[in-house]
Amino acid sequence: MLRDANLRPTRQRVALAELLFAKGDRHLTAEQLHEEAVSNNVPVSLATVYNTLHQFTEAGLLREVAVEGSKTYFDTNTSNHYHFFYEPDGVLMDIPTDELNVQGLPEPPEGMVVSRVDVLVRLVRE
Amino acid sequence: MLRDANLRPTRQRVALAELLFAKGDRHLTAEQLHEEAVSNNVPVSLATVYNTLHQFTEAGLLREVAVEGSKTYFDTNTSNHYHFFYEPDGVLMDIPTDELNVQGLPEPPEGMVVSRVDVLVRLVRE
DNA sequence: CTGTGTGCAAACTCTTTGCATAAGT
DNA sequence: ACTTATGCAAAGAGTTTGCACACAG
Repeated sequence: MLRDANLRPTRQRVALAELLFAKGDRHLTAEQLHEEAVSNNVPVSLATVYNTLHQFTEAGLLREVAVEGSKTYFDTNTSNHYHFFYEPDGVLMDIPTDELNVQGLPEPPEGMVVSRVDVLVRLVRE
Repeated sequence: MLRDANLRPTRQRVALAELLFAKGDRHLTAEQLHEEAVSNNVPVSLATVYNTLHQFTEAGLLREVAVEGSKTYFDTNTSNHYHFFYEPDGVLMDIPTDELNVQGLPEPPEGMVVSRVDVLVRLVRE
């Protein structure tokens, strides 16, 4: 997988890839992944986690999700889909695409094309 | 307007409110509003711009829009509507609601309710 | 061996805070 | 007068960068 993406399979990258992709779809911040790595006895620096997440994103293995200022979430599901965001806990969840649909997308302004449509459904406690 | 929101109409707040609401719908970051104020001979500190933007948001005069890490945009249009985001210039634009519609919103997980649905249409140069 | 990746600490950006001063009512 | 807002500078969070050392091929 890493080789296909032209990324040398170093200890850290292999370990992080395992944490990210072994357990199904995940939505993590750099900080969260770093803590998880450390507590799994994978000594890796936060800087390397950031580097790795960005390299994976460029290689198309991850997708960035903008939720709110500061924290950046990385999503292991790169297919076309949308998200629930539960604000009290800062938890992101996938919404299966086939349930949700955006219709009536207007023409973008002259000279521009749509690169992606993000839908974020914000949730609060009942 | 400020009095209605229980905000003392100080020089700075009045000046910022004028910059924000006098020219139709706007999408600004704190930094942008600060620069605009300074170049309009309204001496105001960046900290006060942040304070004021948050006070206005709490009072329901503004709405925050999450676009990507770090920068927070404030929207003077608080009605239900969605956005175009032109990534190269970092410019936000409104999409009139009646053109765009989200359908098939799934039930939120147990114990949670939808607080808002954000749609962001990302644009790139053709 | 050679080049690329890693770790650390320091730098950076955006945002918030604490406290003395200034301004509104 | 009394209270609340402002300005400044310093602190904070999250992220990035530069450079010496380590490791993969």
